[in-house]
Amino acid sequence: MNGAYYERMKELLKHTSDLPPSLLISATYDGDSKVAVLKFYNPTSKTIHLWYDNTGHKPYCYSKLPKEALEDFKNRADIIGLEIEEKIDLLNDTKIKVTKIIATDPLAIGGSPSEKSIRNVIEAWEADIKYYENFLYDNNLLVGAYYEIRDSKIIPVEYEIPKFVHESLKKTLEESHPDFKEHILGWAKLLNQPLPTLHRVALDIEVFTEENRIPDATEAQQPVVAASFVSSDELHEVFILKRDVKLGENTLPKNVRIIFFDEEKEMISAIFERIINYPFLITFNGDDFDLKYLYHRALKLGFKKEQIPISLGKDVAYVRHGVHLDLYKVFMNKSIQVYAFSNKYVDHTLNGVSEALIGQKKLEFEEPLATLPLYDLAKYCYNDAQITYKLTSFNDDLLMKLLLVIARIARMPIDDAARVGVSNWIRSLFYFELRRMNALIPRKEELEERTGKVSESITKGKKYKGGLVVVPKAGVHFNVVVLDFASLYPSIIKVHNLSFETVRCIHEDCKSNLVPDTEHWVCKKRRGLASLIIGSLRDLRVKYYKPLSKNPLLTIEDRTLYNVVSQALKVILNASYGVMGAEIFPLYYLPVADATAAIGRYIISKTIKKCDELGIEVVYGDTDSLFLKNPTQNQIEEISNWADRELGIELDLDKSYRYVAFSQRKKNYLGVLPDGSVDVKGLTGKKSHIPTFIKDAFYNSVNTLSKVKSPDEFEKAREEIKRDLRQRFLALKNKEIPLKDLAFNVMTSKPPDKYVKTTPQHVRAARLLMSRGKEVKAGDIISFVKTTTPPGVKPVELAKVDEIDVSKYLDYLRGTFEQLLDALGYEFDEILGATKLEDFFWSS
DNA sequence: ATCTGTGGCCACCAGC
DNA sequence: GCTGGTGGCCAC
Repeated sequence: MNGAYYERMKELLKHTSDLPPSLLISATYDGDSKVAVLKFYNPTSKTIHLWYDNTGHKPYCYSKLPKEALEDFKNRADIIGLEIEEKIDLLNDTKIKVTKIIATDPLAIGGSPSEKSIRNVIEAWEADIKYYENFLYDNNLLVGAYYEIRDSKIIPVEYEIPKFVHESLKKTLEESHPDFKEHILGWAKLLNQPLPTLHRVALDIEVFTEENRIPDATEAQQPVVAASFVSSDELHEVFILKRDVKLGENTLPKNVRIIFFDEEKEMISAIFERIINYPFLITFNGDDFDLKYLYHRALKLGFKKEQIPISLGKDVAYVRHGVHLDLYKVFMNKSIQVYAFSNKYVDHTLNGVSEALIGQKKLEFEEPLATLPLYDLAKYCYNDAQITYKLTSFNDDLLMKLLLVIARIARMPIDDAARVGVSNWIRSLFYFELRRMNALIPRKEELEERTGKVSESITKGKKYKGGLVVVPKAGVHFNVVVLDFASLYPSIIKVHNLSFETVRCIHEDCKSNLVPDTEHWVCKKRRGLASLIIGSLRDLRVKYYKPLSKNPLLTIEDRTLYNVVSQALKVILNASYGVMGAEIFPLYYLPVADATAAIGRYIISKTIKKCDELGIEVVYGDTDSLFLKNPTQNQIEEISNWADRELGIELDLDKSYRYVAFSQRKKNYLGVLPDGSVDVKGLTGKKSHIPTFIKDAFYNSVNTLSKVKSPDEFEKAREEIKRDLRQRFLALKNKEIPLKDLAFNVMTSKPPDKYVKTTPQHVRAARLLMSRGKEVKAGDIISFVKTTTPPGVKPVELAKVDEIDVSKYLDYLRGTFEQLLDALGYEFDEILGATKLEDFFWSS
């Protein structure tokens, strides 16, 4: 067994060189042997080629280093040389000489006492950049090319791009400002590369536990009792350790192979052998549990480190021969959750995510895992691996493709991209460009020094003023057209040249170029880097990828690629403004965020004014959108052309509503589209923490309202709503509603003991659960009902039907419906046909 | 344990 | 009972 393993590893470790970056999939640094490993994926052979960068030294770059610190460095054994290099200093608009330190240890700066005085650490491989450059500029436009590795040689594979796709890119380039052309072209060449299918296996293990407690992965005291594999080449396998429990009955599908093991050690060897057969390993929480456990358990059983294909980092588990992707971290990522999966899941557990995305749940058994019959355990374990795999494969491998594209845009290894948040993607992208242009990376203090006064926020506790929200004109409006500015903030950053080095720049004569409503000015002499990057990505998304993703002339595969690229760009563009105002972002610079929002407010106010002049009624608007009442086609065109011409930003038709109902509340409305579908925005009835009982009642009324086509049909709708509400009331009063439909589901944003200022209801319920021995972590969703017995709330599993506080639910229902009915001019109590709610409640 | 931003609504808490 | 503050969820 071990012989085969070593042979395989040796094969995998074969040196390859001169590989193009489109195949570069990951890079890791092995702390033990002090070598960097670049990993290249070959889609043809479905293997990963490892390229050991053991040249022995890495360059690092510091500047403005205090003399003493430099001396300190010189005396260190791992410093083998110093060179002087010229770099661009963007903030001061000059070039400066910096000292480049060449060290034998790539991590030489770690832990050094002078670390704080280091201005600029080039921690990424400069080689990386060269590869990308070659790739970017050696391609021609009409014929795309991607690379494959055959017999350790790189073979370019050419393929034809449809003429209209090429034309579309040409047009995008022509329409764009000259500053952006080179970047747009470069991005298109990178992002049009086909996406390889990632050959992968999903793994899930089960560990023996006395009670259903989560075993400690570092201690690894209990045996691994099961492991399952599901892969992209149809491997369906379960390993089971024979134990003294019932066998049970095999109800697994026929294609699932079950293998029994007598010895745990033997089983773990077999697990490792499976793992190294695949370039990509997929787990759900493998960083924190499965791989960590396997590693420590293997050591405990007497494996040598070299026999374990896993290496552990801080909060990360790597597989030596390939790439490990932990889906838990991917789905935890807020950007992915919101923009890629439009908030379809809220619960971050495997069960929560899979139920929402692929409609498959974890299996439930009455018995604890320890005594579960072996075949049932196999079934349980297999199901988890299957779900994990499906999360990567559903929708034509959407998730894998998305990660690949994000990795390409962020200039990051795919596994890193899968583990970090959007601010790190953008950091990596910015640093890459800075290095490529041989510029210094600005220091945090330098940016802070320059910040100056920013505008005051509306909300207490925020750092600067944000978007403008128009007070809606209350009531029902028929034929409402919604216009919105396409990618408003990225467009502003592009058009107004906003960047950390251009806002409040050092040139005297730029100080007259003021941003409205602020004290900031913008550089007139140079194009800012942020403006350049964000601007070119914006142009590509708006003019090229978004239209292509909908083009019926393209094949499904091509459209999928363009759609994924468009989605990924959306994520990055949306966040690129936000990170400028986020302290954790290394290029954090409030004036950019402040100026962006200020110009946004200026633009929307100007447009509203223009609408007034043109006699168009604006009934509502929020940040980048305007709701116009019954405008003519001509008026729409006129205002849109005006915006394009005067503001330099496209104002597009977003949608039109048959009618929109506004209460007097901002960010709260209901709009019915021509096809009868309904947009509900901000109303309490749609919020995720509301009990099903209230949500059902609410959506039923919404549905009724969606059938209304003209003003005189509202009367009928009203009667219907009235009838339905009365029925639901009776059911509530008679305690016919199941407890779980009455449960509020609220998330704890921090551990329960961290709530000190107040004790919210869900925390109160959580503490009741904890006193019963249940563990509650940050991010858990607490289900509780409102009761008449103190303290007024109870976790749903501890409550009884007759404890329910009916009047509290009534209040909530009233609150929810008031928002809806306000807009229509109904009274909630009037709907019930009683002068007062309580009258109705007690009399029927 | 994790991290793009502000504006806004709602229910509830805690102190007066 | 009133009121400012807190926390959660949503719009953009």
